[in-house]
Amino acid sequence: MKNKISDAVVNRLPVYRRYLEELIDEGVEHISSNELSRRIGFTASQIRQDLNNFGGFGQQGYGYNVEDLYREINSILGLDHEYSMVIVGLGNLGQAIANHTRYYKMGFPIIGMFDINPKLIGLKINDIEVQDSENLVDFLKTHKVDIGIITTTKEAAQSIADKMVEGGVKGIWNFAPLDLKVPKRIPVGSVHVTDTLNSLVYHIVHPDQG
Amino acid sequence: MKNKISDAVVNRLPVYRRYLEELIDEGVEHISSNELSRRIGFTASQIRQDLNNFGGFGQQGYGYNVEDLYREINSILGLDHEYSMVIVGLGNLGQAIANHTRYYKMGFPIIGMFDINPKLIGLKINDIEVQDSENLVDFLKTHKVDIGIITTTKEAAQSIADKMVEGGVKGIWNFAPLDLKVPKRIPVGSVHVTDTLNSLVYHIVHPDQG
DNA sequence: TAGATTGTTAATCGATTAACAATC
DNA sequence: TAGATTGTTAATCGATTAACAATC
Repeated sequence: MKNKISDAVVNRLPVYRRYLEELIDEGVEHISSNELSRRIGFTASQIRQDLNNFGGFGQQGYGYNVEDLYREINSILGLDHEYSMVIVGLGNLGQAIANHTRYYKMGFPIIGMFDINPKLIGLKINDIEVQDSENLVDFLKTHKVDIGIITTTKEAAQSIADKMVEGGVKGIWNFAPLDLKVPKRIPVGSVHVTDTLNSLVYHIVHPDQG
Repeated sequence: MKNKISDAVVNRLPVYRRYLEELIDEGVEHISSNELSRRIGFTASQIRQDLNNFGGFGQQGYGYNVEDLYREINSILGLDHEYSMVIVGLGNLGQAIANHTRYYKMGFPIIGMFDINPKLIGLKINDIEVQDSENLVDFLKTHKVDIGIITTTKEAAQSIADKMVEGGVKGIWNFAPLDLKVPKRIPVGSVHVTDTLNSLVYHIVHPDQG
């Protein structure tokens, strides 16, 4: 692999993954960068560049074998492992994620759930009982947890992130509307839902802007 | 305003907005691009460039007036208007969004809710009754709807998007894990939740990559 | 006024696209 | 083999950063 892969490339990998999954469903065996370009909307050149960051997965005159490439991309993305998760904040959004059984099937089991709301503590979601957030650090120290999910309020989020880091999570998946401050070694993936609504509205208000 | 604002800039506007909101809460009256840079993590140069796409909001020797700039950015983002929305798909995620009363307060009322699941049809969420998705086009033709929210399955999403376009929505806020095909005049803001988890895992698996 | 800080031009950096020799 | 298509280098484009004159 090249020394440093840019975020632009990394963020396209899940997109390739989605389209390849679709191609598998359609029973397509192999595909050229040109045909993939037509579907996915990136240039064929970019597709070849992106993939070649990780190795020569194609074959001249033939293109890319769909299943092989799908497997490669899964492996590059680290999706051939399992990642245990905990979720803190079981309001509407937290419960939606906690109920989303697809994550379990994808190899992302949620093994701990935490909230400060006494009405939620004790509630069982997907067989896991919601605990008091006070127990978070203890739980992290006695269980191997790879990813911490934050679906708390903006106000609570930073302190939960601190606890997750202290507890040794390897990454944080953040849904609270702020930018968390964590040590550089801990990657954070943030889903700024409201930001995307704001950008969408910008494009509605400024239609000339394309 | 400059002729064409790049998406990179547009996507930073909601970030400026969030930080300015924070500054207002803290009672900060004015701020230099340098100090804002320290907080937000963009370079001071980039901040000045970004803002100057839309006008000279600062004052030499003083910086930017926080409240004025906040108001300007809201106006640029089009957040000084109201946008009516409908939501299609009231599973876990759809219900989480529909229950999120903050959107109502922000000027984004959800005025129609639709699903195909008979168990959900008739359910009331925030005083709105979930209707059969069959009624979607009719509803759109008899109500002014600015934004369509799609929280259906991947399989249903494209056909719902088509109906929304036919019904005259001005933009689509998509949470289904696919790239919708719509006429170029209709902006789509997609929240690819699972893609962000995949990218996060990439960074966990490749820690040298920064 | 002197100091601070913007607005804006120029320089740099990085990402995307084009081109084509290599090769299946 | 001939045709197709990759892998990869070079060219272009656009975004970010640096620099500094303008100005409050």
